[in-house]
Amino acid sequence: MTVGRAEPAGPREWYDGSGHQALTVAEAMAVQDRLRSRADLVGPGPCRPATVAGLDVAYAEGGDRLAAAVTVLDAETLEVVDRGVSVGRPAFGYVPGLFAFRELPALLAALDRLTIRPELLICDGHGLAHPRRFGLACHLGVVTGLPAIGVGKTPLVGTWTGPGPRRGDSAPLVDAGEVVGRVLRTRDGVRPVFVSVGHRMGLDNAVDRVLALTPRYRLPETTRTADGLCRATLAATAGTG
DNA sequence: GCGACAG
DNA sequence: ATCTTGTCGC
Repeated sequence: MTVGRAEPAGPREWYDGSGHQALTVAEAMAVQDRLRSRADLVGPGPCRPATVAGLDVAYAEGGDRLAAAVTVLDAETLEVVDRGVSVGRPAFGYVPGLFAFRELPALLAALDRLTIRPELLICDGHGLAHPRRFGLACHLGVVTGLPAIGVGKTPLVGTWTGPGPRRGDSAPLVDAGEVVGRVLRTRDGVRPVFVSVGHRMGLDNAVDRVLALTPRYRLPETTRTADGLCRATLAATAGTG
């Protein structure tokens, strides 16, 4: 049963990312409100991590099957030094603001496949820049205990002005009067990305880490390699599961 | 009340 | 997220 904008009050047979317990939308929101206090939004976090992990999920056409991937890169050379994947089903309907409940189980399974423990997680989605200040990056960080950064391709909450047109230019992302992230230009003349803190990280450091991961493309190398891996995994497992 | 809404 | 048709550029 798929639930999206067209069916916001949807069925109750969803389940949570930590166990296998059915959760309603209201209950999932309550989980976020409860876990929020456990996120470290100050850091400052590692300024010179040895390894950085990217996480991403790809969906089959019907949206009934997914593949999650984690790639671990040498932070210096940006070479992939470890990988982990998992295939399965979305654990929750698509509800903006409740993303973690959809992708977290598969991402955690992929993380379990790693042979090394990365020093930083780069998540495909927001962290603090979330309606209840607890996006996927915060959830992943709190659950794993690892420093985490959220890098979104489009905004979920907040407003901003600018940023300038050059790589490195940025502007505060403000929601309800508070700075929840930064709109960052990672390439000259290319639309910006939305950086926010997930866990055990400060915003300034998060921006620096993202710039270090975007020497050539708009999106971090971590995200790009994880995207390639989950897509390849989805294709390789087509007709399975 | 209505629209908007990470992936 | 995924699909879709074409276009521009290295």
